[in-house]
Amino acid sequence: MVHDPIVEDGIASGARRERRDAAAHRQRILAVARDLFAHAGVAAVTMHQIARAAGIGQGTLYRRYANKGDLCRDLMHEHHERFIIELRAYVAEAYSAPALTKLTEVIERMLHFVNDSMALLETVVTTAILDMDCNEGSALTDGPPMRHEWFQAQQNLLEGLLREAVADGEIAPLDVAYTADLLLSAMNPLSLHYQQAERGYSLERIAAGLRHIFITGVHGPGATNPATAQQG
Amino acid sequence: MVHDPIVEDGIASGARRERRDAAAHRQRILAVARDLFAHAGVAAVTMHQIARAAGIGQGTLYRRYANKGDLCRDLMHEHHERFIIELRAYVAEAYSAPALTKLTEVIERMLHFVNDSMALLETVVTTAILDMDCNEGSALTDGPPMRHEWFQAQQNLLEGLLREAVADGEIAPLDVAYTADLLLSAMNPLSLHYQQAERGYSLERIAAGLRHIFITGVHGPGATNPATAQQG
DNA sequence: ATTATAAACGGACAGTTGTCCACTTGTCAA
DNA sequence: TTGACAAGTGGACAACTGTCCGTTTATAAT
Repeated sequence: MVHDPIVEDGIASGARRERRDAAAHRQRILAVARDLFAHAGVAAVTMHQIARAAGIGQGTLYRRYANKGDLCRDLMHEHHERFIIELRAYVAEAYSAPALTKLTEVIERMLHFVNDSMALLETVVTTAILDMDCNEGSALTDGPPMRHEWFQAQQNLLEGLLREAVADGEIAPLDVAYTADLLLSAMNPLSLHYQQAERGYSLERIAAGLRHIFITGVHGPGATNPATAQQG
Repeated sequence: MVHDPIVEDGIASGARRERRDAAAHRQRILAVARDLFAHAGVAAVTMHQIARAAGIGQGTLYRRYANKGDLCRDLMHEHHERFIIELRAYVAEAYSAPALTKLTEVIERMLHFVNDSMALLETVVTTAILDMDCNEGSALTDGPPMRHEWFQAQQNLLEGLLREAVADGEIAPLDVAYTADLLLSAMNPLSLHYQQAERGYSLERIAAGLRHIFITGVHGPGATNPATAQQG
């Protein structure tokens, strides 16, 4: 959605409402894209194919979606929204559990979420990367949040849990924001794909590895822990 | 280097030697590319431009370099090689220091290395990503090490230090291979760029964050550490 | 020298992405 | 109803990537 002025099939908010035929096109585009993707794989389908299959011009397609990643994002919109809501619900209902327990579960779920929608998410992330080095210099100047709301939501969730863990003394004080970023980059679709496809790690192994570093800690119970005391 | 059959301007190893004019072209290509990159930024320069500026055909350029990332890799070859050698030298000469101390230093240096050659490395990584989703299904079938030797060298270094740290009881036993991967993905040029440009983290902050997670551990000295003991 | 041959060459070409713009059409207000 | 106008439309276009293939040329063997 290159810039949706209307609120999800709702009423116009001052601006003109989305034209009915346009709304129909949007649905057709999504349906057609879903089909093509399922058939040939996300990476193999081109924007031109999608436009032609949907019976519209390329310009029309691009008017709605700036690129394939944008389209994929819309395709996953509901799915992702549901995921985040469930995640928040879990955290809320498990409020009495230790923060680290909740964090473990959240990481596990995020991992599976990414894994389940790998192909679409990879496309989303890839196009985001490609955009990045075009905007190069102007990154800081032209707008606050380039990071998409999706990741922001996940970031917030992780930050909240980390903060809670620190406040409750479950872990030592740390840079909550950066650590959340670190977690997200570890669960990045591209990293995950690479680790599974090229390095042969199972999802369980990855989950265990993350758990060990971010939850258990490198100094597990029983380690001698001479760290930071440097002896020449 | 799409597949260099000869040994770095040395003698032919059974196969024919690289033709002299070809060798000259290679130098010219590298020089021209370096210039153009310095002038306009790596991302903005096209392969066509490079070919034209070097006075050769596009086919000739592509014969030597499969893509821009490949070219960038060659451009950084010596630099990177020197870096790895220095790193190995450091580790060797500090052999009596605790493994975690060495790991800290190595991480710090890798971070700076990536940071110093960001633009080129980003291109290398980006093209690697793009290749990835073309080869899709055949990832596991067609060859053992898609990961480039560069990363393999870094991976080995990190694995060695982690193994040493475990053996010496500095940290609890862990999945050494995956943890090294995790570290590398945290120091990935793209992640690093994003974290600096979009999130505004300084390199020092990133280094500190990594140190805290991977060296100090989430349970720093003084943390109560009730972890893993879940109290529903 | 001559010749065979594989390497190297370079430009045309096909496939993609994303932009542009002249044209059409739905929507709202009068 | 009508008319104005913004939203929507679609296809041509430009730019880039990477491949293909007929031609040239350096090298080594004769």
